[in-house]
Amino acid sequence: MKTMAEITHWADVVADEVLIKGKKHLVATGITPSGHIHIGNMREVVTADAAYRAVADKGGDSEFIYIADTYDPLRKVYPFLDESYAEHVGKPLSEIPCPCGQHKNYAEHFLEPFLEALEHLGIHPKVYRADELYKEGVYKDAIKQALVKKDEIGAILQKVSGKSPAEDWNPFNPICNECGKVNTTLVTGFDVDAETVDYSCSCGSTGTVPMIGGGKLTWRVDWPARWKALGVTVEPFGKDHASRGGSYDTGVAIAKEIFDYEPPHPIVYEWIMLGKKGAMSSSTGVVVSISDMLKVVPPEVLRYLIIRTKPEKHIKFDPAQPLLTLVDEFERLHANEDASVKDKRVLELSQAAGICHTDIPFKHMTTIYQVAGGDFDKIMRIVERAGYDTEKEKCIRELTDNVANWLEMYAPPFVKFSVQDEVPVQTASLSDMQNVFLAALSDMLSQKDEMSGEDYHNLIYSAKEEGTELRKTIACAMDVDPAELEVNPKEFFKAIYTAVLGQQSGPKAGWFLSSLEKDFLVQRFKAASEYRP
RNA sequence: GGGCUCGUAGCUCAGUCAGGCAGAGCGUCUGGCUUUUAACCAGACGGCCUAGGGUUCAAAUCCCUACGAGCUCGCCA
Repeated sequence: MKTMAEITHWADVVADEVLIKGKKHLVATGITPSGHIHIGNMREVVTADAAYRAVADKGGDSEFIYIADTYDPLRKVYPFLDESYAEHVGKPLSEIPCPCGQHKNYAEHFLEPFLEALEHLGIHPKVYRADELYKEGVYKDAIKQALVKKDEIGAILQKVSGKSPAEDWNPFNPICNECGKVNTTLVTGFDVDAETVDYSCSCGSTGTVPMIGGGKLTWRVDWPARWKALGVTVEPFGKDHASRGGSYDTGVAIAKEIFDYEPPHPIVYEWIMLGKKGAMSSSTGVVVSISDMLKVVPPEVLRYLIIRTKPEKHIKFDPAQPLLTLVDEFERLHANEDASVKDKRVLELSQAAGICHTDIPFKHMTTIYQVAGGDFDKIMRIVERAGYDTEKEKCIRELTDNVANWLEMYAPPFVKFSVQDEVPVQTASLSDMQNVFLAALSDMLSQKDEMSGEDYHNLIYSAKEEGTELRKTIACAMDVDPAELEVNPKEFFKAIYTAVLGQQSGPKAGWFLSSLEKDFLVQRFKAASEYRP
């Protein structure tokens, strides 16, 4: 049996396989920005990024590109669109107005937040837009070949996919000069020398368009044409393209037989499944966008989730408690010098240039955030007092945002609390001993300098030890011989939580108290000990 | 119906390509940390590797069949 140390990470397996064929590699991914970019696409880019880096790490000449299919037509008026978009159905996404008016066009509206998310994830591919590629003539030769070899391509589609193309099928879809739609036209002729295509459109018009920027290849032909035009050698894609007779199969045949190009190495990946809880119930049809996911998960943890799992396996993602477990696991691994070779590799691939990393654990931040009531200046002060690195304020802010969103959207009740502005009414139920303890604690704190979490911890427990100041004070107030005093620290903790939070339990006490202002504690404990409803 | 992928501890999953003692993390339980919070440490519990057959000295691993889960198959990401 092999030990863990001998197991190779999947990205390195891909790199090994691919490097046998040659040293120079172009890893490509793509997606149509027709709506909010979905979670599955993130797996695609992270998978591609891992492959790209693995090839580079093994000495290959590696490049990474991302193609936005901005020239695809709008399929329908999606639920999130205004009715007025009905007139744009069928037009290329790059030629449709932006839904919010802030972007250059429809495609950019959805592309921009996605590219921003890529930055957060430390993924930096060279970005292409399909409409620009077509308009620049990158596809020109492929378009000519496809038009000339139309029947051959049709035969391949028939043979590989088992479906025969329609009578009037054509690999090229002209954009109608009149109505601007790309999926309503039929090719009626073409001129290779003039580089033009004639068409008729269902809107009633006929016309001629240039091969450059006048239309696009149909998807099954577009894909292999792109491989050749850009030199793609590695490409991850979802299961939807991987089935027999699917677009990868036809793409392979078309690449070889029509474009004389060796198809890219495929990396087929599975979808990310959502946990069953909360607002993310898939039965309600709620789709999780990448930006939604990045709202709650630190980017490196998200990478970790994807990279540690082989592409062909489902990923189950649950943003409630399991997210905390995932983050913990990542942070633990991060701190573990003795992690296995494979784990170290996973970790290495989970980190990336440009990714923000702070040494503040997610769990701690959930407490800090709540202690500070969400005030960022206060958070920074607490972070500094706790001895964390405060240099990377931007990273801390990102983590703060993640935690804030997580607390609001997914956190289980037991991690939530809030420091009460007034003495909580629950304080009325405290025992005499608890009140005495709080009063004594208040006095002692008022005489001390700033204390560390451990100092607080020790101080509270000192009530149990013979001869300590706290014990004497309590015994005196209770009118008992200090030697006879029986104390249960647990009751003291309850008193503290009740006085500050109005509940019986809370975060690790010593550390928690050190996060709060000492003067506030002095006053609060004093007031709580004297509180009468 | 055709195809692809998956099925291993209560949970999440390694291990399957290349057959060689059944693994990790989390959770649970027990104990410890002169002091139980949700921190830390140690230990324990926990498995017919979905089922059945085959190949083999040897199968979670390879082959066949069944069952279960997911995805995909109207030229459309």
